[in-house]
Amino acid sequence: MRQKLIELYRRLETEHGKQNWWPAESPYEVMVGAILTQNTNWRNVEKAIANLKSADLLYPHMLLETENRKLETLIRPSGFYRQKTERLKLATKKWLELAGKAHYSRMKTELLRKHWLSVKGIGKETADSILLYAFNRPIFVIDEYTRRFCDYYNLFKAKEYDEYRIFFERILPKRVKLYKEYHALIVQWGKNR
DNA sequence: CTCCAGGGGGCCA
DNA sequence: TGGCCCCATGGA
Repeated sequence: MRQKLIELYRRLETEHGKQNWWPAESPYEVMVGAILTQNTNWRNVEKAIANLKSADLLYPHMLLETENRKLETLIRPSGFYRQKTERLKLATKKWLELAGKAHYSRMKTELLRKHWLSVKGIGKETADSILLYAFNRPIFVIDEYTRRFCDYYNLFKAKEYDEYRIFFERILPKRVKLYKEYHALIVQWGKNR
């Protein structure tokens, strides 16, 4: 199975090339993007992020000090703008809480994951995206494309999110760059199908 | 016009 | 747990 997964990876890489996810200038921008992209086309997220950058608000403290109505206007293109304004602020508070902890960068990945999952508005997929792409933790991100991918190539069948995640993490070498590219390639595969 | 995108929470049986 | 609804914009 390991060879099969690696073979599929190489095939996707040959077909689609390097994806270089996540397109962001900072880890915090990754976190913001992870929330804004919930059930939303990435093109719309880019518009929202560009608006936040233009307003010089893509920093934890700056964002927290901004009125909700102003944030809502800026992120409007990404949809669900009222919910997402609330979620951005809650996630940013968690961001600062973690940053304030001594040696938080050495915190075990499972503990870090629990921290993010405790934030209202952050589910498993969003938490794992943040862990992998902002914190560089070896967590394999699962989404609907990944489930279809597993089904299409008869790799694995399950119901729970974590069953899929653990399937990939147990079989693939624990390499962050591999996890990042593989997830991005699966998404690309899903879009082009 | 309909459908869906790099989801998640709340409610109800 | 499983199903359904809501959130909202913009592109195809």
